[in-house]
Amino acid sequence: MKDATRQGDRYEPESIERKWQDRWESEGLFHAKTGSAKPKFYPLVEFPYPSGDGLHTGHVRGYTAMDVLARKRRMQGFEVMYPIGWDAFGLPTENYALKTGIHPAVVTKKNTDNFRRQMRSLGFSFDWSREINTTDPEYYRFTQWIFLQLFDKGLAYKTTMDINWCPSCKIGLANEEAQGGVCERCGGVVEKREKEQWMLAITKYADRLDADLDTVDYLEKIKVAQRNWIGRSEGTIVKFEIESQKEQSVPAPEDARKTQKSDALFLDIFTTRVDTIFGARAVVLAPEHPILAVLRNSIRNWEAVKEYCIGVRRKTEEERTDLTKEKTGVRLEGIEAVHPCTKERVPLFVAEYVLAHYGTGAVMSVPAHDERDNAFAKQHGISIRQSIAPFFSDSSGKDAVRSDKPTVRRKTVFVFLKRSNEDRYLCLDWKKFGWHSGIIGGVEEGEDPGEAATREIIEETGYRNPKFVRMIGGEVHTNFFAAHKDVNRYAEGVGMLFELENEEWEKPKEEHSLHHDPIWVHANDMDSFLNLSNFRYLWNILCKKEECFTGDGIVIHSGEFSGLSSEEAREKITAWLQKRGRGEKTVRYKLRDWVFSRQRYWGEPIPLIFCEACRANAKMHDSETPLSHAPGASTTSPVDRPQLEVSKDESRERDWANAGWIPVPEEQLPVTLPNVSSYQPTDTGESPLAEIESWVRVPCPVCGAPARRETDTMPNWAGSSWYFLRYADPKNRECLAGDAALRFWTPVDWYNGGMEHTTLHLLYSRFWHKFLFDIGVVPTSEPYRKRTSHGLILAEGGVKMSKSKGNVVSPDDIVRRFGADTLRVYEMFMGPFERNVAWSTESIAGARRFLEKIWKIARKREERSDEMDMESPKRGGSAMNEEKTNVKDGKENADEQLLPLLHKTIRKVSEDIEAMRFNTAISALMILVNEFERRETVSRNTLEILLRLLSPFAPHIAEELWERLGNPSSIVFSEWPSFDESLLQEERVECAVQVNGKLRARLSIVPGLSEQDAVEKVLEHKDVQKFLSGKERVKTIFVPDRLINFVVRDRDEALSLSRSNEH
RNA sequence: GGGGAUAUGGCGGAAUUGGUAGACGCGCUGGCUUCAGGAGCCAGUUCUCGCAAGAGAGUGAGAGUUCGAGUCUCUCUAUCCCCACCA
Repeated sequence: MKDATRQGDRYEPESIERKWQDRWESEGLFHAKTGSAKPKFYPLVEFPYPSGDGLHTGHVRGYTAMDVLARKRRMQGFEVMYPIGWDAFGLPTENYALKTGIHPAVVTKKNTDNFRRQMRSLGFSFDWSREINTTDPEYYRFTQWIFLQLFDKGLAYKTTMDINWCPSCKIGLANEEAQGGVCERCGGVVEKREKEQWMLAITKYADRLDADLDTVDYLEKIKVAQRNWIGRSEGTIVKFEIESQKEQSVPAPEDARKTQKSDALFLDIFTTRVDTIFGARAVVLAPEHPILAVLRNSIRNWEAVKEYCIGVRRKTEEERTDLTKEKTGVRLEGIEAVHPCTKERVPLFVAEYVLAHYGTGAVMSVPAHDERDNAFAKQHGISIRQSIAPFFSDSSGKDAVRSDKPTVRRKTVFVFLKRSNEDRYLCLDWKKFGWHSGIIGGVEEGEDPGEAATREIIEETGYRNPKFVRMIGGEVHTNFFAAHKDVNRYAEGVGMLFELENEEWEKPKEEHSLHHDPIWVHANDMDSFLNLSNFRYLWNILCKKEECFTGDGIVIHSGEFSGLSSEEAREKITAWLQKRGRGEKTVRYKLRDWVFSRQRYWGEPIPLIFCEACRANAKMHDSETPLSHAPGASTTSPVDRPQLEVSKDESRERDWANAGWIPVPEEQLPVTLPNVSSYQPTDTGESPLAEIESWVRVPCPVCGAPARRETDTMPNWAGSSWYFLRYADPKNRECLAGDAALRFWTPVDWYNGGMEHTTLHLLYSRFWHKFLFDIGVVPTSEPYRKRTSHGLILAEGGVKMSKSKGNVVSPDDIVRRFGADTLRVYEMFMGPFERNVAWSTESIAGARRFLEKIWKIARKREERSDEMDMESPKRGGSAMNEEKTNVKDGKENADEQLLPLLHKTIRKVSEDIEAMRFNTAISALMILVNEFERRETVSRNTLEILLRLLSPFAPHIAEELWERLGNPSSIVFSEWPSFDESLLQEERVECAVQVNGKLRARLSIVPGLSEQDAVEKVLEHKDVQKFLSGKERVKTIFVPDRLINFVVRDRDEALSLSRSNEH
């Protein structure tokens, strides 16, 4: 012990860590071999943006986690490629260049050097021979190449559009980057600005991006986020005929949409709830809807409508989406819409709450079943008609509908009876059935619901003078098995509120009060008292005064469709409409096309040239682009790849829009960034590249006429959409990666990154990958087999780390003070991997102490090694052989009592790493180490097992001690320990003893003890006896090796119970 | 408003999926060692009552199911994240 503190024997991470980092690198231990005979494992972390701030603790968390997996897989015999690179294009570097005039490439070099140094100091097992950089022309030539493929297939197109324009960044933003009308980069308010932009048609892939989520292993919440972003919804397009109020129908101008009736004008609306169509009381258009212009002559109040629309368009996005304000709108006078089912005339409105860009920009307004429509209807005097009844049916339990019994339909009233002077309601406690309800009654022949309710109240409860107050919501349906009548009851009910005029009361006849007791329940207790879902629903309506049921239910008041479920009705009504040419099933997505242009310098130039002459001849060469073969395509056969669906109309339209845009010939790629003197964006909003005439002016590759380069560059997302492919073959100059390398390494087996990238980056890279699959460049249709995400590391106190708050923790500092292994262990131990955790420098000490303990245990053993070596029977064998010694042999010299714990630890650590429960894996190692510490000695074999389990987390110290034990080869390729099921069993286990579920004693028993023996043993126990005396044992619950529970009751109680049972 | 989480000691967090709540770590308390210091060693540490043995309470709140609930069901509340008039 004293020796352990001797100079030179102390745990000094600094020197150990540097030693092993150098050795791993000089031996090239982590270089992955393409085509290896071993099974491959490709773990991936998001490559960082090399900012000037250096690596932060969040990077360390993700990189360590995947490093743990990579290292474990190597020990398990996999060929592992754990690559890293730099996503180095981006605004911060450009802004820095703007300020200082230093070329972004120079800044990038400086930053990546720093990042690389930091990563090395943490001992990540990256394959540095595969390092990539998105700003390297040898890399981005292929980014450009992929863009040209997209262009060639009609998936890149230029369009004039309102873009989100950030006046301070002077940059166009994708919708995704301008959420909430605020610039994602600088936080400034985003303006609308018309601009020509390159777009990528990601929406063409929306269906596959959604559907293929079923084929990958992503965390459920990531799938949900992706699905929400894509926003698929199945719905129906319904055609409403527009009619002038005077004439039969509005004569349609030539360009208006037409269907069967050649002279009628139809308006398409989109709905996901066609089952509510009989409740449609109006049709509402977005202010931008093009049909308004068509109808202007028929609209009597056109001036007012026009004014409204202009007013709306002037508003900012924020003002329009402010939910709290009232729902404005204007009625279109002089015209009406014809309900396609009922042929009723319903009013038309224009209102800003209808969004132009979603669905068809027009909706049917169903005030009874949609909250926005409901609010709108109330403000504009639209009537409300219920067409869906909430439906309640028990599917399990004793009230569940029974298919072997007949069903009786009945009109029913559900009544709440309020006391006049008190906030209490009369409820029924149905003793035998366990129901807690209000008053239920059937409506007899010839009765109206009010009469029925009054009669029921008097008969069932005895109160003589109930007074009707109001109805509660609309019709409510309930289906249940009524045991007391032995039939299924289908109740078509209405909710009603009554109040007592006075307390006059007469005892009801026994036949009426037999099944239930009346109770006055206070309003505050109603929620917990009522246990029938239909009454709970009605009570909620009564309290919150909701009028609008937006869920699925049973269709009512809907002609031939009445009685169907919402789901059935959606199908049947759509079919009905379709048959009559008045509607069709359709799928809509929220996802919109990707704005791909940036007016900046520090990005990949878009490799296109605009030729005026060629534009003039556009039709001559629209199908002959210079790209005839795909350099990345090689031998991959295009079998099974879905054809891109670009309709003829669309492609012609797009060709025209793209006319004159000539791709840079492939052999001229990459189009490199020229040197500029100023990185300032131009005032016209064009990229700084536009100022360099010598770069911009080029001859047209097709006709040789003077032409100009595209000066827009690509967004950040471009280079990161395919980088994982490049790792497979990073030096390839012919194509983005060779076919053999891609076939060996892809798809990525496990991709971990931040939650913030689970929508945009993940979606964009899946899109590109699917496209590359379609054109035969990559062998799989999904890039990542598995995706996980880690939580953020917050600053101490749980707030975000930020430079401005001065609470940023630098990994460099921590490594210097505690060592890389300590930082790695701490970050893995600090909390559940997927959750946000607050940093705590104070707590790091625990991780360091843990490693110190291991160090001391190993040093102590080393001092005694002579003795130990004597014990060892085979000294002659080489260390290599000894390393292979399996665990059972270790039993000879290992402390036998340690084996169950040792093997439990092996199992737990192995399983926890796979499930990313790194915190509990480390806790298991701590428990094992604490146990080692308590012992005089630990055998070499046992210690080696610990070191191997530890090595993924703390590779340097594990490697050092491993070497000191005499192992000549690295622990990196030692075998991952396996556990022996038979050794898991402890000699004695503790069994809990409970009396009526309360813990009364703990008993050490032999595992596998029978119930009888256990009970016998327990009954001898004094602590237990005193809780059993004077009681009768009713029941004994026995869970082998875990617990024994005596259920007892007082003798007296038992007596009285048995007496009462006699009656 | 919609979707997704989360809620356990002074703190970070465990809990074999319905079976001994608080593992492991931090912090704290007492002691030891040391010239000294501590990131060393030993012991203790959910709360209340009690000198103690012990007893009672206890996983955001309230109800329920169960022999038994942190875990299952219902109703709330709070916090966080994402989306947001998506028909």
